[in-house]
Amino acid sequence: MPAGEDPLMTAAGRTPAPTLELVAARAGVSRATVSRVVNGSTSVSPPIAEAVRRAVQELGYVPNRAARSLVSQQSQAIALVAPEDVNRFFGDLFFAEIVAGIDARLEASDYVLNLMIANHDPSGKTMRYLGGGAVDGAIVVSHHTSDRFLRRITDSLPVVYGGRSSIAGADTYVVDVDNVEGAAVATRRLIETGCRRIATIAGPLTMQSSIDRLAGWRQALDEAGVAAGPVVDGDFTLHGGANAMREILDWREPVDGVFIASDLMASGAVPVLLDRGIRVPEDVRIVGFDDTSAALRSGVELTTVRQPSRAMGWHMADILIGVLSGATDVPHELILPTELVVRDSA
Amino acid sequence: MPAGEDPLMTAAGRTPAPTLELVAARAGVSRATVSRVVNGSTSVSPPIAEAVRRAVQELGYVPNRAARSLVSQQSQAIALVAPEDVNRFFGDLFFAEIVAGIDARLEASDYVLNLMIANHDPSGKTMRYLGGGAVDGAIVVSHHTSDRFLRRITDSLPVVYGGRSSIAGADTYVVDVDNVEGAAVATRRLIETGCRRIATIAGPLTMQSSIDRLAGWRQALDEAGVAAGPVVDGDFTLHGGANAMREILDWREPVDGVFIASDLMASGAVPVLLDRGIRVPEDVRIVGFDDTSAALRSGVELTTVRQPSRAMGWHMADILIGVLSGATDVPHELILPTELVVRDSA
DNA sequence: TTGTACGCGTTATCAG
DNA sequence: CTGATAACGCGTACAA
Repeated sequence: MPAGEDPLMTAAGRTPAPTLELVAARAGVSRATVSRVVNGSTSVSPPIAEAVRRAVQELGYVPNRAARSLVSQQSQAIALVAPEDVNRFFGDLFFAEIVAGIDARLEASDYVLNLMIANHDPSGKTMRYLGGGAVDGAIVVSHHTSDRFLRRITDSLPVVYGGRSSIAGADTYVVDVDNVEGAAVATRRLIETGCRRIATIAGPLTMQSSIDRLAGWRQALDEAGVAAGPVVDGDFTLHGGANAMREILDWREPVDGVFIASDLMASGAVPVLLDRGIRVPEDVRIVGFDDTSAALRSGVELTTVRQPSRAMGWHMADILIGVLSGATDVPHELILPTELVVRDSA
Repeated sequence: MPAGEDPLMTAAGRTPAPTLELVAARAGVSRATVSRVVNGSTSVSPPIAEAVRRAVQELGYVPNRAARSLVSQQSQAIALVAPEDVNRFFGDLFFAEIVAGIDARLEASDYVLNLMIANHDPSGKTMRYLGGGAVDGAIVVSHHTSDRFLRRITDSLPVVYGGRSSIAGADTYVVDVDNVEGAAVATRRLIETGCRRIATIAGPLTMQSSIDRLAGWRQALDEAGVAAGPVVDGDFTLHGGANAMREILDWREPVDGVFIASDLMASGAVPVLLDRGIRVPEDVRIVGFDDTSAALRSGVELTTVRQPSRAMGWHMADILIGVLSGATDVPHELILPTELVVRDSA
């Protein structure tokens, strides 16, 4: 029989995947033995093991995931759930770093990552996927206070949140930075460099991180006895940042400093300034947040609060894997440090 | 018994997922009947169906995916495979559009999307995932000629490629644009607007789209009898584009036009020009490719070749779903039109 | 219309 | 060290 032709070809022209049974037959052993070899059990005589391995190789056998998962009650997959619009998610490099970090941790494990960019009210389909045993756990990032469905996934799976959440549970974990302090540090920088009319472009206030950064800004202002300038929601998007900056410039009184709660928004806001002939940092000082590469692309290199996004992703995955492997001493909250990165904008 | 407390709680504090059996018991019917109701079979008497639905509701029953997939031989999931570095993938908004398009098509289906950002030589883990029945089909984007592993996934799954591939098969499909023609149109625009020393910043020549765009550039030049300027690889990245532009500027003779094979590279290249006091389009004209929002963020609004990325994603998913549902009249190649979008850079 | 019984491909517990 | 055999949870002929 010529290679590539198989009498058992399906209508679709694809040969059915070989099963344990088939490998066993070819190697002249039982299914159990094949299973042992495949799973690296030591109690198999070398010659037999070798024969099995050859059969596996020849047939291109790959264990059926559904069958394995049915009996083991594990899928060896975890989901990254982002209740965001696709373009939102991809538009902010912060998420790329998070994913890269998760990926890095997963590489050394047997888990595979399923990225689920869900809308805020995911269809039953998504929920059934998450609740139907397709994944062993989930990492949730960028969640909003209005995301009710998270309650349900938290009830059925171990979940690690990126950013504090109002949703708690026995198997709920959080990796975050101190957003209040980070924002305060940013704002103090503005104050120390001489700013006295300080505005802020905030993220959507349906997100805890936005709320915290706003609080930090206010706190630093209060500490220094500096009056709070305008607060505008920039929606954590490029355009939102640009619009917010226009709004601030149209304020009744000019500002001389702006704390912008994400570099992406800042990279939308800075060009607005430059276009109007306003110099950064001479006329208006800017401090961003995140330290993604967007900080370097706005026309002025941004002074910003560095968030260890990649490490955050790594830890989220690490914690989840720990929990899934039954570790009991996993901390429920991990707060990573931020750091002020001084560049040209403030 | 108080709600929320269940004697069957696992050590992890999580109640085991209810099974068909359990629902059946509660509704006082057989498993088969519950299955019928869950799967929307019509042959169930209304009162019984109602009782079952209530039991499902009360127990929060969700079908076990592994079991269902084991018997049906389908996972209702498809994979989007991108053999790219995570930051590469997220850095280019082109992919965001593709994903958005796929997502849009999937929304109206029962399929769920698994995003797999694989390295070029994915671990056995990834291959086992793809080959182990975890997904019913795959969409592959951004593949390089060196990606040997694709051969294997093409052998075991229906695959739709985004961009022409050297890998063919009975169940292999392609959605693409005419890159040669698109690039030629771009280059003709440069020629028509008076450029005579025309360079190009290409993508990695391990990708078919890069090769095609380069060919189109050359073709347009030949047609017009214009000598070809320097060709520099910009690697389809922002920094690559910037470096490539520097290299071009250091060429022995100055250029007056550059066709840049992606907007992302162009948005890295344009600032290099502006920084050196070179005006766009007065001194050097630029035409990009893709028409992602990067075209609007480079300092000059880019004239570019629009690629219907979102529609491409949509069609890739549509074709795959068609194949999976047994359709036999699915075209193996779908070429979507490009369009020159004239803005300020040329 | 409803229930019974079998099989999907694995892993794991037993005997041998 | 190896081979039967019993689950795992579900869909579905087939029988009632």
